Amino acid sequence: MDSLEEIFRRALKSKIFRNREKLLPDYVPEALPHREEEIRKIASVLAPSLRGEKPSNLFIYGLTGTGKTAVVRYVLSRLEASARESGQRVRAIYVNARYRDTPYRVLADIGEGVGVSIPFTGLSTGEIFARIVKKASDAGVIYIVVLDEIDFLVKRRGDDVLYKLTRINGELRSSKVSLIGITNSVDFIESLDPRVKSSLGEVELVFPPYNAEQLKDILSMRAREAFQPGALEEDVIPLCAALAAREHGDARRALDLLRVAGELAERGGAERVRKEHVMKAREEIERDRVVEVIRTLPLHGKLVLLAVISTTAGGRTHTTTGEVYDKYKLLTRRLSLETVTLRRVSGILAELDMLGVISGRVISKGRYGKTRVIELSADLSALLRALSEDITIGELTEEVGREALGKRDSLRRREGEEGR
DNA sequence: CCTCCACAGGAAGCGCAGGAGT
DNA sequence: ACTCCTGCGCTTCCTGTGGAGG
Repeated sequence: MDSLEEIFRRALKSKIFRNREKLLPDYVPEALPHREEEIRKIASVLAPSLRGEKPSNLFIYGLTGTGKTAVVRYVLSRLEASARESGQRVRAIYVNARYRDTPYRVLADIGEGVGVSIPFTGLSTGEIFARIVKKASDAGVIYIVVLDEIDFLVKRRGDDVLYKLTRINGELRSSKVSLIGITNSVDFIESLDPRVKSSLGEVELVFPPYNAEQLKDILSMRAREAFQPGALEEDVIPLCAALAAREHGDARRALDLLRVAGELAERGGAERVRKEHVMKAREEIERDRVVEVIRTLPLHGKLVLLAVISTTAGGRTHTTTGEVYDKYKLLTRRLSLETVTLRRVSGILAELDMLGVISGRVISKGRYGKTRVIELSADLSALLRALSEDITIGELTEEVGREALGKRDSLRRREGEEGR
């Protein structure tokens, strides 16, 4: 019987993908190659929860894309399954502090995991805390709270909440809470209040970066599930692995590359994924990132960025804070806007640096002061395109862009002529 | 060796918008 | 209608500092 479903399925059948979702960052695979040891270690730390004992707090450190989150989620889902079987009440609560970077939102998420509904905003953190304690106290559950990218929370709000959380067990009756902190910032642990540090770091675990060989294994394994057999040319996986290995062995980056390369191949109607698709994917990922970062920038952030572009136009590759500020003032005057202070611009530049749009390092020029030397670290045309999306500064961007690109091109031409 | 530049970057606080509770 | 809370973009005021020039 040829049902409609059959027709649709044939129409939907991709030559490239079998199951694209297996390459998405939040997919937790059922095997995590080269992380067997970490898995066993975490499992053994958490195992006491199955007997109703509170597991030690755990602190995990490792660069982005080293599998921290995946490993923790994997172990927790196995743990919860095993607890269900044995009738022990174990509940995992996962919070990512990068996106929930205020004590309020972190507590709100924990509250939700515990089963209290908490409004989007409006309560004091103390109030939420009290509600959580009230709800959880007699539930007789072992809660395992994962605070992923915990540094984002502490960097911006201090370790107050953490301190409270590490002491929550004193206020609970039959329930227990143990914490798993995850971070990719090395100096984070040192910045903590010693009391928090010793409590959170009862057990510590370091995830080393993957090397190119290991990345290849990971990619191959995922590719088997995600792609049609033979859809990848031989050199695709090694290339993705090599590119990602260059970026501190970031497996997430490697998987993104592979997925986007596949999407490009499919969109382009190619039979197989080739090297060129990977290279194009790399550009596209970078461009998307830049556009996204810039879209969410406040107006003066965009203007400061424009000033950086303008002052690095032409043969100059770098500029300084003072120069940028002067240029920024000129630009705001053109638009008859108020200017922000130098302090704020300095802060904006630091943010842009963190976002990877510019890169700067603080140097001292002795008698001539100390400043941040800045250069653009994202692609110029991608930046300009993203900035011109903003209505207020669109025209100005085009003007600066013409200037910057024009100078760059004429410089290239001149170099070309001299070369002859 | 000391000075002093040109900023870095911490701390406190302000006005506003958005949302909740009462 | 009113109060209270938070996040945000920002200001004000501040202390800190690497090293060229005196």
